[in-house]
Amino acid sequence: MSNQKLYKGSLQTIILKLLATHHKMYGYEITQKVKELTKGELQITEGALYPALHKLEADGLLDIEVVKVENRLRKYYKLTEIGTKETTDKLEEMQQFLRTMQHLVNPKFSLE
Amino acid sequence: MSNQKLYKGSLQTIILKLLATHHKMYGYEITQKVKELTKGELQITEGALYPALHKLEADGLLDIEVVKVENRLRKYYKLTEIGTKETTDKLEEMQQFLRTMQHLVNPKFSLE
DNA sequence: ATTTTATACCTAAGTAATTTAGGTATATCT
DNA sequence: AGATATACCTAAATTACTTAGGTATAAAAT
Repeated sequence: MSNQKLYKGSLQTIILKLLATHHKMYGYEITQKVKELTKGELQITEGALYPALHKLEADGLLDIEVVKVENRLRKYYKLTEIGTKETTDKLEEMQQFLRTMQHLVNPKFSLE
Repeated sequence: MSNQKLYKGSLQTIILKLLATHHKMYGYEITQKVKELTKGELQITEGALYPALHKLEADGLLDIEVVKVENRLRKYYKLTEIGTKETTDKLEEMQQFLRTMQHLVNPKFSLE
């Protein structure tokens, strides 16, 4: 993962997209799901994830639900109404970013 | 440009790609070329660009050539041999990153 | 004629998303 | 008994950037 720094700035969007697709997830589950979906290419660190989740909750994009499972706590997060709208916006921004970057670095494209 | 922060981490790669395609460019030219190629979507700030160029030069990826044009200085940068190799690597990393992100956020893809 | 815009370089303080490096605790596997 | 997996957390350090300046020449606009 030498390109880990390219993911800087995309963590929020990734979390929101996952919650848009899965309805509710807890932190550890998110780290595992991302690792699985990216075949290990992207490993979200917990030091990044938990503060990000807390910020999204503080900003009113996520709701929390604490559940005790097998004597361990799980904090389930799900999108609020505002969070759902924000997710749409952030995904559109991400798509725009990906298009632009693809255009800039595509080796088939000469850039004159 | 509300998605400006997504570009964090990609500036070096953009510079290297431009220099791979244009042989030699000066700083101001790079800012204008990026603005033009992205139709204003990405505006590289000079506060980011010049330190980045200096770092790439210090790391041996770029060579410099100072030219006086119309009574103004221009510092032309071009890839060194090492820089050319690094560009190949960084472009491959970028492509991998773009594939992974596309896979993660593509609305056609359900992520189960 | 003077102010603004464009060209061309630069630096330094502040910001923010991360990494790194810890910490706590339970359950399971070796 | 010790390591690994599950599950949460925080705080200091890092780092790439933004913001906000600075210098100087040339051209365009008022």
